[in-house]
Amino acid sequence: MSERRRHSWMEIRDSIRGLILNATYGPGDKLPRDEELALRFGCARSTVHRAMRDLAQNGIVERRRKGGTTVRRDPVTRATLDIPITRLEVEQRGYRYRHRLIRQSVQDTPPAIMANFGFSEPRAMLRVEALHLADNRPYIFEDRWISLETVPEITSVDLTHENANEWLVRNRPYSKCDLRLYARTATAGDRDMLQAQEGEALFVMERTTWIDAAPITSLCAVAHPGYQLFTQG
Amino acid sequence: MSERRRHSWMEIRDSIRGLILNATYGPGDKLPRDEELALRFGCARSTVHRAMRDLAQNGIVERRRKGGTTVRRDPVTRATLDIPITRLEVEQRGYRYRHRLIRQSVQDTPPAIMANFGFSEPRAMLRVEALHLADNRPYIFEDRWISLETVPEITSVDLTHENANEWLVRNRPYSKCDLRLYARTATAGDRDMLQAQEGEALFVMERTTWIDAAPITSLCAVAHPGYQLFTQG
DNA sequence: AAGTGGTCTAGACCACAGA
DNA sequence: CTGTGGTCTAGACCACTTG
Repeated sequence: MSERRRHSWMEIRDSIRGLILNATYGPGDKLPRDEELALRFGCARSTVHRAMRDLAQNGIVERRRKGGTTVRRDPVTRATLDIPITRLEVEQRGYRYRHRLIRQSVQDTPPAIMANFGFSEPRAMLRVEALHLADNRPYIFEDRWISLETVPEITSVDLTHENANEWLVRNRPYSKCDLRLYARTATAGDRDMLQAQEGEALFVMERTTWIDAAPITSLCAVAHPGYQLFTQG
Repeated sequence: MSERRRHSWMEIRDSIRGLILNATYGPGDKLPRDEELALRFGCARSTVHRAMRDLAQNGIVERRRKGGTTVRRDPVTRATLDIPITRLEVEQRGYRYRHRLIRQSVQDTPPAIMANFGFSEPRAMLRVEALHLADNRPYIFEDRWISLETVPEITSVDLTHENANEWLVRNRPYSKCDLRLYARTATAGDRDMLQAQEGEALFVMERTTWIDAAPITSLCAVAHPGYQLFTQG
């Protein structure tokens, strides 16, 4: 007897989540130590740990050394967005991709970009304005700033052929990425660039990346009217 | 001698990423087996596994049993969005939160909602239209459909006091969440509901959740003009 | 059928943050 | 200082998937 079932970390996770859902442990409550739970569930501590890591990652609990594990007071809906390289996004929709370099120059960062990076002083960066096209129709316009200190090689890349988006993604990993999404009304400039009617609603994605503490790039990408951003199941 | 350093999974991860970045392994290439890498790095296989799991989670590599580990051909920018309970979002910005139930009724799902859930036939669901306010000014308007089969208790909740958003997040976990974000031009209806000027750009979030295969809720949330969605650290 | 990643265990030590 | 989560190891077995 004493048939010892083997517990999977997902079962353990669901059990713990069950305890939270049936209000055994409410928001802000402290859960038992991993070791204690391992004893109760009859599994190894590392299995409880695996389960807890998942719960923490999904915003259900918070863990701190010495502080233990607590049920989050403020539940969140957590979603992972995959933002592909624009060329692939266009091609996957069955369109022919093209890319046009609009402008490229070294300039001092304006306040908005300084704020994105957390600079207190302007710095010289490479500014690249480019348009992505799908079947020759504007798809996304991007206004990008690239750090010359972190990415010096960028000056020797021909950005008329290889676009900055792709070059950076393929050649520069990032360890931190800030994202900001909002809607903006189309201006006269958008009308020309994106073939948007003035006053139309445009979807804007601002993205800033670092490798460790070193700034890589900050960009503002404005999509064509009707653009949608999805999560992929 | 033969001082055996102890390798952390992050070091291993960075080493493997380094191999990918310096083009030792290019897009689509197959990496050595975990066991082989463990030997090379002089660590346990589980440490390599931990590193690989991180790389896979960040979209750098893809892993398949028997198929091994390959470098992703199409790198992505992966970002995690935390969408908090609206009340907390409002309160964190220092405003007073209020909530107004606009309408509540049982209706058959329209085609758009059927598509979100993947239904082929309409079903009767609870439709709840509600407005979230910050300092008495419209913040987010939500039009929500709730499954009566998966969440029968919802009919006995007084949604004038407790809002559906919060009740569901607190009482119904979800295992799958689809998200769609886009921009929309304000209509005459929005002008009244959100105090938006007609033609202004509005940010829209559509969210559909399931617990396992069972539908929970699908909603369309339209934010007040100027709303932004961020990633957090 | 066999190869490869995924998981589980038991135990040890580490590192961070409260008291 | 001490308690708690985080990591690492070595080894075993499982489960998926491809040939």
